[in-house]
Amino acid sequence: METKDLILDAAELLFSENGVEGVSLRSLTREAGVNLASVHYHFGSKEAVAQAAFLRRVRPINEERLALLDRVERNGTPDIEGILNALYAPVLQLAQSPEHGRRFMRMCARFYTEPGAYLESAFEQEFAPIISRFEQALHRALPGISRLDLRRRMHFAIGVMVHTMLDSNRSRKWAATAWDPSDTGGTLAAMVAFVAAGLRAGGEASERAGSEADSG
Amino acid sequence: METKDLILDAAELLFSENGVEGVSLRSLTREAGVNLASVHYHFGSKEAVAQAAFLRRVRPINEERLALLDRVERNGTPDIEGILNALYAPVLQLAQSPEHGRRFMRMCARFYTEPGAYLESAFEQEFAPIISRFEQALHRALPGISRLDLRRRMHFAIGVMVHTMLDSNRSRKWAATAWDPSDTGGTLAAMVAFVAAGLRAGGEASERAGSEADSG
DNA sequence: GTATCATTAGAACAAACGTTTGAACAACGC
DNA sequence: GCGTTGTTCAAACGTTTGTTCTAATGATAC
Repeated sequence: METKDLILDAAELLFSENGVEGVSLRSLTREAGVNLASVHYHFGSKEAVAQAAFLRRVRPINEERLALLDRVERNGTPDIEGILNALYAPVLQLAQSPEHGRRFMRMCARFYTEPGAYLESAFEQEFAPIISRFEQALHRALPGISRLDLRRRMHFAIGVMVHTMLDSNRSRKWAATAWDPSDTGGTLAAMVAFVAAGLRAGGEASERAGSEADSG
Repeated sequence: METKDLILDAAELLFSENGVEGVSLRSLTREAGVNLASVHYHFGSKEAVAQAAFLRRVRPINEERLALLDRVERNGTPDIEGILNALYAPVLQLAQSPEHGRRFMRMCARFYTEPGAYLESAFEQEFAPIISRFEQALHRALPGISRLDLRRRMHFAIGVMVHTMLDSNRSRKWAATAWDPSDTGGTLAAMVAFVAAGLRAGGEASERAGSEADSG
């Protein structure tokens, strides 16, 4: 049981920085301090390592998301901030643990972003119920927004989350001068406020921007 | 001059789907219908192909962004919708050309997302002036928001854009049932409305969400 | 026609890749 | 003691990778 976790820990570290394709099994096993062949003995393939590393962390997070949503829904229809907090907080709070937290957050976002079909079914299976559950909740909290428009806005809400989770080298350089990335609470609060306002946005601005786009 | 463009066109197609690391020079030259060695003859390396493919499209887009921003700023301080439209419209309108538009949009988002340092300087060079210029404009339009908070919100605004540009396999499956991806005008209008509301969001919701996060 | 030039062709290179193999090792029941 | 089981190890497998090399090709200038 030791080797398996050593591999997954190293996978979390390396995958988050370099993506799955950017990490060789040799560098992975060197980082983990285990033998090269042990990867195939314990997991069967490189893709299976990625799946295992992904599921090990994402399962508890999604369970906590649903639990949080259940809790805020117990007192009637929750406000948007409560729903978004249930969606964002579990993953951002993980980033507070300095050792593995940020690593996993980044890895998860990389998996989401990276091409390759080996995580397709894992994503489908793990996130489909989450998405549908939160869509229901948001639909109740935002009765004035059409189902189609709500999905589009949820797409934006996920974009904000993934981009913040990714915390890529590209944006980190700039972000470092902007805010303290270890200030998880502040980031979470800002995200929730930003997205809540976006979800609530009325329709008239949308029309105006559309006409501007046509003319420019 | 023929071969060079054939390579770049194929690069746009393949990189957008599979990322740079996921494309071999052999599959690239096969797709382009050119000889394998011509890549190194014309570009020198695989990384140089990625750089060239990136710059070929991103330069005109960023120029148009600045031109649009200049235009809306000519009549005094523009509203947020006008600024966001200048930021988003050039890249989303490119997606309207059915042939190469979506390909490039996805490729650009992949470059942003993918690890690897070979595009670091290109990103820095091309986007640093854009970011700083739009930050100025937004700062004038949103005088009540601190510089730090504005940057954080701009980070979210970029997240919405990149995620929409990526249009990944992950989200496409779900998005297909949600809205018509070829409806660029509608997507642009929704993005502008969403992000504008997020940028304008007041401070009191932020405080509330923060306390909720601490308690959960 | 011949020389010069840029470009293309296919073959070859060393290195790195994911994966497999078979021997070695440790711990256990009997 | 022996045999079995789960695990680790070093070495090798065949492929594919980015890159390089050299001959062949085509066009242009003299």
